[in-house]
Amino acid sequence: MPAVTIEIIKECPETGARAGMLHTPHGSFPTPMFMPVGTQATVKTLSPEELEEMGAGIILSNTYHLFLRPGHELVEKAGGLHKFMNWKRGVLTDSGGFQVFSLGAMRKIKEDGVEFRSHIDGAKKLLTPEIATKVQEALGADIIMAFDECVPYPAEHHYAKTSTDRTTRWAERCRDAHGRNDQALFGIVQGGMYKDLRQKSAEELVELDFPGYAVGGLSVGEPKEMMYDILSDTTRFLPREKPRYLMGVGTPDCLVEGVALGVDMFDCVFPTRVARNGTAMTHAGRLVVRNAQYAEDFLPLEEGCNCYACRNYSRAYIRHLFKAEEIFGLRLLSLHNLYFLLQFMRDMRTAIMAGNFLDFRKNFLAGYQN
RNA sequence: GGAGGGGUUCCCGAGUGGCUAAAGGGAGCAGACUGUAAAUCUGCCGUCUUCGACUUCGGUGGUUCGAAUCCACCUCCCUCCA
Repeated sequence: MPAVTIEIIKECPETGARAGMLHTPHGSFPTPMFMPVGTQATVKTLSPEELEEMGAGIILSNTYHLFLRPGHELVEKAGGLHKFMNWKRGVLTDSGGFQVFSLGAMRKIKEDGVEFRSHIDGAKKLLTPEIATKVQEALGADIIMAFDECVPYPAEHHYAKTSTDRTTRWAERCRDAHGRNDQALFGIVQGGMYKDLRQKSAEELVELDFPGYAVGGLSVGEPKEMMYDILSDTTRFLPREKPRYLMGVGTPDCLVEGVALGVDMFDCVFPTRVARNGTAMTHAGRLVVRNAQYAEDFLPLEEGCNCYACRNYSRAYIRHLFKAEEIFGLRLLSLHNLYFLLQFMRDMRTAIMAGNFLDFRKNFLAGYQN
């Protein structure tokens, strides 16, 4: 029995949406689930208590960042990530694969692994599938990710194929290096925007028999329709009884489509980043609360929202905090945006359970801008 | 009363004859943000509908082909001496 399993409770008859329970060594949580991102062992501006209270069942952290600082040995010495950061629910660590993509010129990809230039001090660092796996074992997350390369967009078929084949070989090396049986190692499907590569990647990873599968390399600048198209041509090759995780998504419209295409887990920096930059997420779309039009608007960020920020503070006040560069503003918007997404996932789950997900999706998209 | 210094576009502040609608900062306004090198980044920021035109550097007048920049007077502010 793997350390992490999913129990599918109800499936949407019209779409691929599914409602379930995901079980980890640090508790179970309902799916579909949105995972707040806490790259450096903290979800920026928020406390673990606040995250737990808003219903986050699992959060994401990052191998690359913690490897550089404070170092995985230290986290291990502290008793693992959960203890180190005082978070009692699930943790998933990304492998550093995304940094292969996002650090651009500061890295060199070879068959063995990736040489990085530390973004902190410029020091040369090496991450291989084996190192990434061992670091993640030391960090001690419930779910750890295979070390991959996130194929950029656009990419030539040849590049995408070479990269994806290597990612698959790396996945096998991660699997072989992984020894802890109280954590689950997920494989990551790549393939760029090429369906043949997506299918090949998925099938080869399924062959390697991971306890869960992620879809990576999406939401990297391609049009949304393309993302949905590729996603649907990826999830259909993944086993029904295992958890599916769409990496780096996202915005409410993408989440609803992701769920419709059978995804159980998502993560994204969007809600927290955008919050720190003055934007609230609502059912109607983005609300840039720092804009002048809200100077004298004493309504909550979104009427009917039950989050701490909306229960107690107005748009005018939060705008004031942003203009005055008071950190409480960052917190209130982060709180709201994560609450909003978590609640949004709960609403989707309720709809799936009730058998009216299709209507839910239609109604939501009708009222949502951009 | 005497001596000196100074008034620049919302604010601070460069600028001492043409390359200046005027550096730089701040404020203001808007946009971006999808496995976080992000409390970040980008753009706008005298007026008009654009190429472009027009108005602006305390006020008035003058010198000059040309003035925020030079001269005269006026006005206001600051410092020091009585």
